[in-house]
Amino acid sequence: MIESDTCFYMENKIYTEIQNSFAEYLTEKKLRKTEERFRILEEICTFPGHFDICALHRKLDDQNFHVSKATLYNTLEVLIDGGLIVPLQVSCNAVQYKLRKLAEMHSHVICTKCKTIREIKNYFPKDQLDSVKTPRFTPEFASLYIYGLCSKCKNKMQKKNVSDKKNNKRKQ
Amino acid sequence: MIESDTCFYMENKIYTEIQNSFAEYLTEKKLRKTEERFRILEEICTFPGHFDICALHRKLDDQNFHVSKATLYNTLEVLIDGGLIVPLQVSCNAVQYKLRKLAEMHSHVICTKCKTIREIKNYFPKDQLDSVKTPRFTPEFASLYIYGLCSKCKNKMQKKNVSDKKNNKRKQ
DNA sequence: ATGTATGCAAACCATTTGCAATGAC
DNA sequence: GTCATTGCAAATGGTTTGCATACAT
Repeated sequence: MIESDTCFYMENKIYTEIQNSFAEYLTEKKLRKTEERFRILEEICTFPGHFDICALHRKLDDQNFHVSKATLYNTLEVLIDGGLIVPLQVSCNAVQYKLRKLAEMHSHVICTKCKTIREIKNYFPKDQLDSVKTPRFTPEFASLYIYGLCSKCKNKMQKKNVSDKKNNKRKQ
Repeated sequence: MIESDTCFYMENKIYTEIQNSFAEYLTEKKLRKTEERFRILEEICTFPGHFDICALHRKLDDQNFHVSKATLYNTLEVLIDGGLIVPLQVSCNAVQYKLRKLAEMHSHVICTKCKTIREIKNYFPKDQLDSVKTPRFTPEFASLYIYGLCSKCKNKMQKKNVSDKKNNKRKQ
């Protein structure tokens, strides 16, 4: 259901930065630095866009690193609190997550018909955020969601309409 | 979990417009015009912001109009396909929906901690949409999601940090 | 008359919870 | 040694599905 034009993979430097910031957060909050937490974050960094728990679980399994779903949910919660990833519920069955660094870089293009999400460069960067008035609220980042029809669905719909009209004429 | 500053209620004229557009859609797609479908849409129009299935169900029950959850899910699907409502991108337990007319008018301010959604005037109106390049995609409307911390959560967090530091000093 | 829409109950599946075992500090 | 973290299995709850009945066309 998900595709990504912007084949952006984390550079090593950025990845180390993310890892460090997670370690800092864990120290600050007096949480334990377990192997699971870091392996999970590492795996997350290899996703070019968003992912759901199942995909992440599979990917870790493929690397022969087995964690329980419960641990995954726990860890994602910690990563969200630490500001390293963001949840974004698109109306598929499972919640989608995404590295916050990536989320800050992207806008989202969503086909209302087939629910495919595509990521494009962010059309609402941080400096624009300063001009937004949000009383009693401290904004951290913004993301733009653009709804519409992908070319496939649009084509299907047009064909359907044409054949509908033909059928109508035949019936008359 | 939900609050709304902009106490916007649908004017009658707009409401009739919405109803008509739904009727048109049903005709076009050869779907049946049932009482349930129109009562559900009517009730949806009274929400000043977003809602979830449960709230909608309760509201209809209060009006002594009883529909099954299955019918609600079916109807919402039809309303989405017809472009009358949109599902929102928030990760709460239940999917949030919203009249598309309202979604077009609003930006969304979401606290990443307590998941409260607040609605503010749209900072990404339609004319800006023209400047966005979305290849193989026909955009219809856009909505801006601003993530951050609400004042309550921020206060809580600061208090926690302060007490953490105090504890650290005591221990030393 | 026909076949779509509804209601109900069961099924499904993502997420949460409780608890014993493990391991970071 | 202590207590947070993990893993497992059971519970929860939102959503979907299957099927008999109702009703829009």
